[in-house]
Amino acid sequence: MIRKKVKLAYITNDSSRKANYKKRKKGLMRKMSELSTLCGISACAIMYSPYESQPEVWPSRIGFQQVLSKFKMIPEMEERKNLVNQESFLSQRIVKVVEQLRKDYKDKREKEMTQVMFNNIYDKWVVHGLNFGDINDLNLLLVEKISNIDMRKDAFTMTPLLF
Amino acid sequence: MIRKKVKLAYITNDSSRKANYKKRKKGLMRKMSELSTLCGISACAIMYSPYESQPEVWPSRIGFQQVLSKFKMIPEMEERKNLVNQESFLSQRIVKVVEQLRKDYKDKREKEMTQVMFNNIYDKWVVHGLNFGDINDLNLLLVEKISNIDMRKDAFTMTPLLF
DNA sequence: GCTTCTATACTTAGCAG
DNA sequence: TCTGCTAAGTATAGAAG
Repeated sequence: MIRKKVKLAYITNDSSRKANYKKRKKGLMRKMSELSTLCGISACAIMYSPYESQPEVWPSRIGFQQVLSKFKMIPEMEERKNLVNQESFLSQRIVKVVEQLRKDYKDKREKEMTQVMFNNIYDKWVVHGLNFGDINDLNLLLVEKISNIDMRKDAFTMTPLLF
Repeated sequence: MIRKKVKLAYITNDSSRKANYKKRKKGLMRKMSELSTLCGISACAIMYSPYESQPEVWPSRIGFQQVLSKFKMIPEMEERKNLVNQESFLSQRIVKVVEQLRKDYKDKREKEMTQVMFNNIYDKWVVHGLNFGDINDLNLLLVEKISNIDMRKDAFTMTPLLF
Protein backbone atom coordinates (compact mmCIF):
# COMPACT_ATOMS: atom_id res chain seq x y z
CA MET A 1 0.00 0.00 0.00
CA ILE A 2 2.65 2.45 -1.01
CA ARG A 3 0.99 5.60 -2.21
CA LYS A 4 2.63 7.17 -5.23
CA LYS A 5 3.06 10.89 -5.67
CA VAL A 6 0.46 12.25 -8.04
CA LYS A 7 1.75 12.05 -11.58
CA LEU A 8 0.01 15.00 -13.17
CA ALA A 9 -1.11 13.34 -16.38
CA TYR A 10 -4.23 11.84 -17.87
CA ILE A 11 -5.11 8.60 -16.12
CA THR A 12 -5.32 6.03 -18.88
CA ASN A 13 -7.03 3.31 -16.85
CA ASP A 14 -10.75 3.90 -17.23
CA SER A 15 -11.96 2.72 -13.86
CA SER A 16 -9.28 4.40 -11.82
CA ARG A 17 -9.82 7.61 -13.78
CA LYS A 18 -13.49 7.53 -12.92
CA ALA A 19 -12.75 6.72 -9.28
CA ASN A 20 -10.25 9.55 -9.16
CA TYR A 21 -12.80 11.92 -10.70
CA LYS A 22 -15.50 11.09 -8.21
CA LYS A 23 -13.21 11.48 -5.22
CA ARG A 24 -11.66 14.71 -6.37
CA LYS A 25 -14.97 16.15 -7.48
CA LYS A 26 -16.29 15.59 -3.99
CA GLY A 27 -13.23 17.23 -2.50
CA LEU A 28 -13.49 20.19 -4.83
CA MET A 29 -17.14 20.69 -4.02
CA ARG A 30 -16.37 20.64 -0.32
CA LYS A 31 -13.53 23.10 -0.71
CA MET A 32 -15.74 25.34 -2.80
CA SER A 33 -18.34 25.37 -0.07
CA GLU A 34 -15.72 25.95 2.63
CA LEU A 35 -14.20 28.89 0.80
CA SER A 36 -17.62 30.33 0.32
CA THR A 37 -18.60 30.15 3.98
CA LEU A 38 -15.19 30.98 5.45
CA CYS A 39 -14.67 34.07 3.34
CA GLY A 40 -18.26 34.97 2.55
CA ILE A 41 -17.66 35.09 -1.16
CA SER A 42 -19.72 34.01 -4.13
CA ALA A 43 -18.31 31.15 -6.08
CA CYS A 44 -19.44 28.66 -8.64
CA ALA A 45 -17.97 25.56 -10.17
CA ILE A 46 -19.09 23.38 -12.99
CA MET A 47 -17.66 20.06 -14.07
CA TYR A 48 -18.66 18.44 -17.30
CA SER A 49 -17.72 14.78 -17.34
CA PRO A 50 -18.70 11.73 -19.35
CA TYR A 51 -19.57 10.03 -16.06
CA GLU A 52 -22.68 12.06 -15.46
CA SER A 53 -25.38 13.01 -17.89
CA GLN A 54 -25.80 16.45 -16.36
CA PRO A 55 -22.96 18.84 -15.62
CA GLU A 56 -22.03 18.81 -11.96
CA VAL A 57 -22.66 22.23 -10.52
CA TRP A 58 -21.82 23.91 -7.26
CA PRO A 59 -23.80 25.39 -5.65
CA SER A 60 -26.57 22.95 -6.46
CA ARG A 61 -29.56 23.87 -8.55
CA ILE A 62 -31.79 23.51 -5.50
CA GLY A 63 -34.99 25.43 -5.61
CA PHE A 64 -35.23 27.90 -8.39
CA GLN A 65 -38.35 28.90 -6.53
CA GLN A 66 -36.19 29.91 -3.60
CA VAL A 67 -34.19 32.12 -5.89
CA LEU A 68 -37.33 33.78 -7.14
CA SER A 69 -38.56 34.15 -3.58
CA LYS A 70 -35.35 35.96 -2.71
CA PHE A 71 -36.10 38.49 -5.40
CA LYS A 72 -39.34 39.27 -3.68
CA MET A 73 -38.08 39.16 -0.13
CA ILE A 74 -35.02 41.35 -0.42
CA PRO A 75 -36.25 44.88 0.30
CA GLU A 76 -33.33 46.62 -1.38
CA MET A 77 -34.27 44.80 -4.50
CA GLU A 78 -37.79 46.16 -4.38
CA GLU A 79 -36.43 49.64 -3.88
CA ARG A 80 -34.07 49.26 -6.78
CA LYS A 81 -36.97 48.37 -9.01
CA ASN A 82 -38.24 51.89 -8.56
CA LEU A 83 -34.98 53.68 -9.13
CA VAL A 84 -34.20 55.10 -12.53
CA ASN A 85 -30.46 54.74 -12.74
CA GLN A 86 -28.70 52.21 -14.88
CA GLU A 87 -28.30 49.84 -11.99
CA SER A 88 -32.01 49.58 -11.36
CA PHE A 89 -32.60 49.36 -15.06
CA LEU A 90 -30.40 46.30 -15.14
CA SER A 91 -32.02 44.83 -12.05
CA GLN A 92 -35.43 45.14 -13.63
CA ARG A 93 -34.20 43.53 -16.77
CA ILE A 94 -32.88 40.62 -14.75
CA VAL A 95 -36.18 40.23 -12.96
CA LYS A 96 -37.97 40.20 -16.27
CA VAL A 97 -35.58 37.72 -17.80
CA VAL A 98 -36.09 35.43 -14.85
CA GLU A 99 -39.83 35.85 -15.19
CA GLN A 100 -39.63 35.00 -18.84
CA LEU A 101 -37.59 31.98 -17.93
CA ARG A 102 -40.23 30.87 -15.45
CA LYS A 103 -42.92 31.11 -18.08
CA ASP A 104 -40.77 29.21 -20.54
CA TYR A 105 -40.33 26.43 -18.06
CA LYS A 106 -44.09 26.13 -17.64
CA ASP A 107 -44.15 24.44 -20.97
CA LYS A 108 -42.68 21.14 -19.96
CA ARG A 109 -42.06 20.00 -23.49
CA GLU A 110 -40.20 23.14 -24.32
CA LYS A 111 -38.23 22.76 -21.13
CA GLU A 112 -36.97 19.35 -22.14
CA MET A 113 -36.22 20.63 -25.60
CA THR A 114 -34.16 23.50 -24.34
CA GLN A 115 -32.43 21.23 -21.87
CA VAL A 116 -31.32 19.03 -24.72
CA MET A 117 -30.27 22.08 -26.65
CA PHE A 118 -28.29 23.31 -23.70
CA ASN A 119 -26.47 20.04 -23.34
CA ASN A 120 -25.56 20.10 -27.02
CA ILE A 121 -24.45 23.67 -26.93
CA TYR A 122 -22.61 23.58 -23.67
CA ASP A 123 -20.80 20.50 -24.88
CA LYS A 124 -19.72 22.34 -27.97
CA TRP A 125 -18.68 25.40 -26.07
CA VAL A 126 -16.46 23.35 -23.86
CA VAL A 127 -15.21 21.02 -26.57
CA HIS A 128 -14.22 23.96 -28.67
CA GLY A 129 -12.42 25.60 -25.80
CA LEU A 130 -14.91 28.20 -24.67
CA ASN A 131 -14.37 28.69 -20.98
CA PHE A 132 -16.67 30.40 -18.55
CA GLY A 133 -15.07 33.70 -19.36
CA ASP A 134 -16.32 33.25 -22.88
CA ILE A 135 -19.73 32.12 -21.72
CA ASN A 136 -19.83 35.26 -19.65
CA ASP A 137 -19.14 37.17 -22.83
CA LEU A 138 -22.10 35.46 -24.40
CA ASN A 139 -24.08 36.62 -21.42
CA LEU A 140 -22.94 40.13 -22.27
CA LEU A 141 -24.50 39.64 -25.63
CA LEU A 142 -27.71 38.56 -23.96
CA VAL A 143 -27.75 41.76 -22.00
CA GLU A 144 -27.00 43.80 -25.05
CA LYS A 145 -29.67 42.26 -27.18
CA ILE A 146 -32.14 41.95 -24.38
CA SER A 147 -34.30 44.69 -25.74
CA ASN A 148 -35.09 42.36 -28.58
CA ILE A 149 -36.80 40.02 -26.21
CA ASP A 150 -40.54 40.38 -26.15
CA MET A 151 -40.89 41.11 -22.46
CA ARG A 152 -44.18 40.77 -20.71
CA LYS A 153 -45.27 43.92 -18.97
CA ASP A 154 -47.42 42.53 -16.17
CA ALA A 155 -46.40 42.35 -12.53
CA PHE A 156 -43.84 39.91 -11.28
CA THR A 157 -45.85 37.10 -9.78
CA MET A 158 -44.70 34.09 -7.85
CA THR A 159 -46.29 30.82 -8.85
CA PRO A 160 -44.64 27.45 -8.44
CA LEU A 161 -42.41 26.27 -11.21
CA LEU A 162 -42.82 22.92 -12.83
CA PHE A 163 -39.48 21.54 -11.74
CA MET B 1 1.99 27.58 16.89
CA ILE B 2 -0.86 25.25 17.66
CA ARG B 3 -3.03 25.04 14.60
CA LYS B 4 -6.77 24.91 15.22
CA LYS B 5 -9.13 22.70 13.30
CA VAL B 6 -11.02 24.67 10.71
CA LYS B 7 -14.09 26.15 12.30
CA LEU B 8 -16.43 26.25 9.35
CA ALA B 9 -17.74 29.75 9.80
CA TYR B 10 -17.24 33.21 8.38
CA ILE B 11 -13.85 34.56 9.38
CA THR B 12 -14.58 37.87 11.04
CA ASN B 13 -11.02 39.20 11.05
CA ASP B 14 -10.57 41.07 7.79
CA SER B 15 -6.92 40.40 7.11
CA SER B 16 -6.98 36.74 8.01
CA ARG B 17 -10.11 36.29 5.94
CA LYS B 18 -8.37 37.79 2.96
CA ALA B 19 -5.25 35.70 3.57
CA ASN B 20 -7.39 32.60 3.87
CA TYR B 21 -9.18 33.48 0.64
CA LYS B 22 -6.02 33.94 -1.34
CA LYS B 23 -4.50 30.70 -0.10
CA ARG B 24 -7.60 28.63 -0.64
CA LYS B 25 -8.36 30.21 -3.99
CA LYS B 26 -4.92 29.20 -5.16
CA GLY B 27 -5.45 25.67 -3.87
CA LEU B 28 -8.84 25.42 -5.54
CA MET B 29 -7.48 26.61 -8.86
CA ARG B 30 -4.71 24.05 -8.68
CA LYS B 31 -7.14 21.26 -7.82
CA MET B 32 -9.37 22.36 -10.65
CA SER B 33 -6.50 22.12 -13.08
CA GLU B 34 -5.37 18.78 -11.65
CA LEU B 35 -8.83 17.25 -11.96
CA SER B 36 -9.04 18.52 -15.49
CA THR B 37 -5.74 17.01 -16.61
CA LEU B 38 -5.95 13.80 -14.58
CA CYS B 39 -9.44 12.92 -15.73
CA GLY B 40 -9.58 14.79 -19.02
CA ILE B 41 -12.76 16.59 -18.15
CA SER B 42 -13.97 20.11 -18.78
CA ALA B 43 -14.38 22.21 -15.72
CA CYS B 44 -14.77 25.83 -14.82
CA ALA B 45 -14.70 27.78 -11.62
CA ILE B 46 -15.47 31.36 -10.89
CA MET B 47 -14.92 33.22 -7.64
CA TYR B 48 -16.30 36.65 -7.08
CA SER B 49 -14.64 38.34 -4.15
CA PRO B 50 -14.30 41.88 -2.86
CA TYR B 51 -10.53 41.40 -2.97
CA GLU B 52 -10.32 41.49 -6.73
CA SER B 53 -12.00 43.83 -9.15
CA GLN B 54 -12.57 41.08 -11.70
CA PRO B 55 -14.05 37.70 -10.94
CA GLU B 56 -11.38 35.05 -10.65
CA VAL B 57 -11.92 32.49 -13.36
CA TRP B 58 -10.45 29.10 -14.11
CA PRO B 59 -9.48 28.33 -16.79
CA SER B 60 -8.11 31.77 -17.50
CA ARG B 61 -9.48 33.98 -20.21
CA ILE B 62 -6.25 33.60 -22.16
CA GLY B 63 -6.54 34.10 -25.83
CA PHE B 64 -10.01 34.51 -27.09
CA GLN B 65 -8.23 34.54 -30.41
CA GLN B 66 -7.06 31.01 -29.75
CA VAL B 67 -10.63 29.99 -29.16
CA LEU B 68 -11.68 31.53 -32.44
CA SER B 69 -8.76 29.83 -34.15
CA LYS B 70 -9.95 26.51 -32.84
CA PHE B 71 -13.25 27.08 -34.56
CA LYS B 72 -11.43 27.39 -37.83
CA MET B 73 -8.95 24.60 -37.30
CA ILE B 74 -11.21 21.81 -36.13
CA PRO B 75 -12.30 20.00 -39.29
CA GLU B 76 -15.35 18.37 -37.74
CA MET B 77 -16.59 21.83 -36.95
CA GLU B 78 -16.29 22.90 -40.56
CA GLU B 79 -18.16 19.80 -41.64
CA ARG B 80 -20.89 20.43 -39.10
CA LYS B 81 -21.42 23.88 -40.53
CA ASN B 82 -22.66 22.24 -43.71
CA LEU B 83 -24.99 19.75 -42.12
CA VAL B 84 -28.65 20.50 -41.83
CA ASN B 85 -29.60 18.80 -38.60
CA GLN B 86 -30.34 20.60 -35.37
CA GLU B 87 -26.83 20.04 -34.12
CA SER B 88 -25.26 21.86 -37.02
CA PHE B 89 -27.87 24.56 -36.76
CA LEU B 90 -26.80 25.18 -33.21
CA SER B 91 -23.13 25.06 -34.12
CA GLN B 92 -23.68 27.69 -36.76
CA ARG B 93 -25.52 29.85 -34.32
CA ILE B 94 -22.63 29.60 -31.89
CA VAL B 95 -20.15 30.57 -34.58
CA LYS B 96 -22.30 33.54 -35.48
CA VAL B 97 -22.76 34.60 -31.89
CA VAL B 98 -19.02 34.51 -31.40
CA GLU B 99 -18.54 36.48 -34.55
CA GLN B 100 -21.02 39.04 -33.37
CA LEU B 101 -19.15 39.17 -30.11
CA ARG B 102 -15.89 39.82 -31.89
CA LYS B 103 -17.42 42.68 -33.79
CA ASP B 104 -18.89 44.08 -30.63
CA TYR B 105 -15.52 44.03 -28.96
CA LYS B 106 -14.00 46.02 -31.80
CA ASP B 107 -15.73 49.01 -30.38
CA LYS B 108 -13.54 49.53 -27.38
CA ARG B 109 -15.89 51.97 -25.73
CA GLU B 110 -18.75 49.59 -25.97
CA LYS B 111 -16.51 46.87 -24.65
CA GLU B 112 -15.79 48.78 -21.48
CA MET B 113 -19.44 49.64 -21.12
CA THR B 114 -20.55 46.06 -21.36
CA GLN B 115 -17.80 44.98 -19.02
CA VAL B 116 -19.17 47.34 -16.41
CA MET B 117 -22.64 46.10 -17.11
CA PHE B 118 -21.49 42.54 -16.70
CA ASN B 119 -19.91 43.24 -13.38
CA ASN B 120 -23.07 44.87 -12.12
CA ILE B 121 -25.27 42.11 -13.38
CA TYR B 122 -23.11 39.22 -12.34
CA ASP B 123 -22.87 40.72 -8.90
CA LYS B 124 -26.62 40.89 -8.64
CA TRP B 125 -27.11 37.40 -9.95
CA VAL B 126 -24.81 36.04 -7.32
CA VAL B 127 -26.01 38.32 -4.55
CA HIS B 128 -29.56 37.28 -5.20
CA GLY B 129 -28.66 33.62 -5.19
CA LEU B 130 -28.51 32.83 -8.86
CA ASN B 131 -25.96 30.10 -9.28
CA PHE B 132 -24.35 28.92 -12.47
CA GLY B 133 -27.22 26.59 -13.05
CA ASP B 134 -29.43 29.61 -13.24
CA ILE B 135 -26.98 31.48 -15.40
CA ASN B 136 -27.01 28.49 -17.68
CA ASP B 137 -30.77 28.83 -17.79
CA LEU B 138 -30.32 32.40 -18.87
CA ASN B 139 -28.07 31.09 -21.58
CA LEU B 140 -30.98 28.90 -22.64
CA LEU B 141 -32.94 32.05 -23.11
CA LEU B 142 -30.16 33.46 -25.21
CA VAL B 143 -30.38 30.44 -27.45
CA GLU B 144 -34.12 30.66 -27.59
CA LYS B 145 -34.22 34.27 -28.50
CA ILE B 146 -31.18 34.16 -30.69
CA SER B 147 -33.20 34.55 -33.84
CA ASN B 148 -33.89 38.06 -32.64
CA ILE B 149 -30.27 38.94 -33.00
CA ASP B 150 -29.45 40.71 -36.20
CA MET B 151 -26.82 38.31 -37.46
CA ARG B 152 -24.39 39.30 -40.13
CA LYS B 153 -24.41 36.97 -43.07
CA ASP B 154 -20.88 37.32 -44.37
CA ALA B 155 -18.15 34.70 -43.96
CA PHE B 156 -16.55 34.02 -40.66
CA THR B 157 -13.28 35.87 -40.77
CA MET B 158 -10.44 35.86 -38.34
CA THR B 159 -9.00 39.23 -37.47
CA PRO B 160 -7.30 40.04 -34.19
CA LEU B 161 -9.47 41.11 -31.35
CA LEU B 162 -8.84 44.28 -29.46
CA PHE B 163 -8.15 42.57 -26.16
C1' DG C 1 -18.84 -1.14 -10.34
C1' DC C 2 -19.48 0.85 -4.80
C1' DT C 3 -17.66 1.45 0.07
C1' DT C 4 -14.64 1.73 3.63
C1' DC C 5 -10.07 1.82 5.38
C1' DT C 6 -5.71 4.07 6.38
C1' DA C 7 -0.95 5.36 5.36
C1' DT C 8 0.91 8.79 2.90
C1' DA C 9 0.75 12.98 0.14
C1' DC C 10 -0.86 17.29 0.07
C1' DT C 11 -2.88 21.63 1.97
C1' DT C 12 -2.93 25.41 4.82
C1' DA C 13 -3.21 28.13 9.70
C1' DG C 14 -0.47 30.63 12.21
C1' DC C 15 3.66 32.74 12.73
C1' DA C 16 8.06 35.25 11.49
C1' DG C 17 10.81 38.40 8.65
C1' DT D 1 0.74 44.28 3.61
C1' DC D 2 3.41 39.85 0.92
C1' DT D 3 6.45 35.60 1.24
C1' DG D 4 8.07 31.70 3.19
C1' DC D 5 8.10 28.29 6.64
C1' DT D 6 6.45 24.17 8.91
C1' DA D 7 3.69 21.26 11.66
C1' DA D 8 -1.26 20.20 12.21
C1' DG D 9 -4.90 19.03 9.67
C1' DT D 10 -7.04 17.22 5.57
C1' DA D 11 -7.52 14.69 1.14
C1' DT D 12 -6.95 10.77 -1.32
C1' DA D 13 -4.31 6.47 -3.74
C1' DG D 14 -4.46 2.05 -3.43
C1' DA D 15 -6.17 -2.03 -1.42
C1' DA D 16 -9.73 -4.88 0.54
C1' DG D 17 -14.54 -6.39 1.03
